[in-house]
Amino acid sequence: MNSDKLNNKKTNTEEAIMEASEALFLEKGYLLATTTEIARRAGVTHAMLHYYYRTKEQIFFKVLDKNLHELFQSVRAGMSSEEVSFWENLKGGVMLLLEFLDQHRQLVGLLYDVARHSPELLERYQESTLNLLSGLAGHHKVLLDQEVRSGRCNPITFEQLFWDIVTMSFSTYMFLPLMNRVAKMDDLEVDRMLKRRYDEIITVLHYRLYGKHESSN
Amino acid sequence: MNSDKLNNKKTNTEEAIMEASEALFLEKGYLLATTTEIARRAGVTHAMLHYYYRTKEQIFFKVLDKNLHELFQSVRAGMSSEEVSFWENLKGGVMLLLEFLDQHRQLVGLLYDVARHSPELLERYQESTLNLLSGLAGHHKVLLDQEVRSGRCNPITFEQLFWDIVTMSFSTYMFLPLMNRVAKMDDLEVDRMLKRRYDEIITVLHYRLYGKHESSN
DNA sequence: GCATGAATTAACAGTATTGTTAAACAAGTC
DNA sequence: GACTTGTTTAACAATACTGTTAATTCATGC
Repeated sequence: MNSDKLNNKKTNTEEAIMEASEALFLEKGYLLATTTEIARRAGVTHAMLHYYYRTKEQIFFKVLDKNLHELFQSVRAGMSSEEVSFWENLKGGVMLLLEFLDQHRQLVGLLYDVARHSPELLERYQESTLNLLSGLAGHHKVLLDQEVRSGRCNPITFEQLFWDIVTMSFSTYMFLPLMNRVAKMDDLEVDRMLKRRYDEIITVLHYRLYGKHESSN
Repeated sequence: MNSDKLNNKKTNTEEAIMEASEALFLEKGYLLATTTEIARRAGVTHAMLHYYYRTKEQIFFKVLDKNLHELFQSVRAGMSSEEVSFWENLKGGVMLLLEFLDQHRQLVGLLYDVARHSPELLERYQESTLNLLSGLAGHHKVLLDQEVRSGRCNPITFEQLFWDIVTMSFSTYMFLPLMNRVAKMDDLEVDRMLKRRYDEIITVLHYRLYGKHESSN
């Protein structure tokens, strides 16, 4: 059995590498993040990175596995089967998504980078992603169609509602770096901006579906 | 005066480099596009690239200058002062933007890459961008506020309407590579999808402002 | 033809990248 | 104290990238 000291030493280096990797991948994407800089930030020689994780790709998968697992959990949690109205159900899901994105502000940017520049790295998630999406569709599509056919909400397809949500939610967080760097907003201003977008996204969706503000029931 | 042959030769190489550069920058962004590959695609040695354009940065500026100039033109054209309703005015601007993006499907991705990974390259456009945006705000903000105060449309700030438009429009084209590669849609399916998104974005905006479908005047 | 000047090539410098490896080190076990 | 095991370092290989430069080609004007 390993001694505490040995164990701690190993754990420290290994975890330092993992934390630096996650931070750098989230910042720079896959291709632009270098093992050299990861090692520099973790305070170890770059050979250690290969000793513990073999290749850059392996460590990237560890980072992405963790983050995507959390995202998937969050999306699944949004498919509650509580006995509430369609809107309450949908709103709950969107709010969970927005709260997840708020806690993982750099993740969408990373996913975009990878999908754009190294799509082969996402193949290992394709099956589970398709499963999740078809689960999502199965859960909400029927309910939406009922809501539309019964005349309780305006006509819209599941596909378009899905993209309304995705484009508004995801791209808000993709544009975050621009808020900081280009528009030179400080963190507090960014937070306030995000809160306003959060409310507006919900508001837009309710107007789209029901033609009026949520509060004016 | 240069002979035709000399002129042609020069023009051919120079233009071949420029075309290959634009294509590769649009595909890979600034940092991941290499002068080596630009030269390879243009069918010339990579020294020629430096001979005609000195540095990678210089050629990138040439590409971006051209594209941003076109974008700015398009946005300015969207600020028509025709004597039409606020909605017709706004809708015209959004349609022009969407049509521009449709003709420059990779530009948003490039801008995102640069803003994220090489923001210093955008400094030279900061002043003109701010001018454009303040012109845009000056043009529409007052009209929107009138529309809201008069009760002709639902309450909304210019800022939120702006972001509703930007996030839905831009990110639709940012997600295009995913449609092709991840969702494995062919070009025809992508075109049909874009058309549906085009209509839906206009529809969403009209619901957001007026609480009903555009056609149900 | 030949001199001129632009266009082109091939080779090089300098730097950075990922990954490997042999040797050194540390610490506990027998 | 010698042995074993896991950890760390420094040096190296192989490749790629940006940019420069000296030498060469080439069309053209004289």
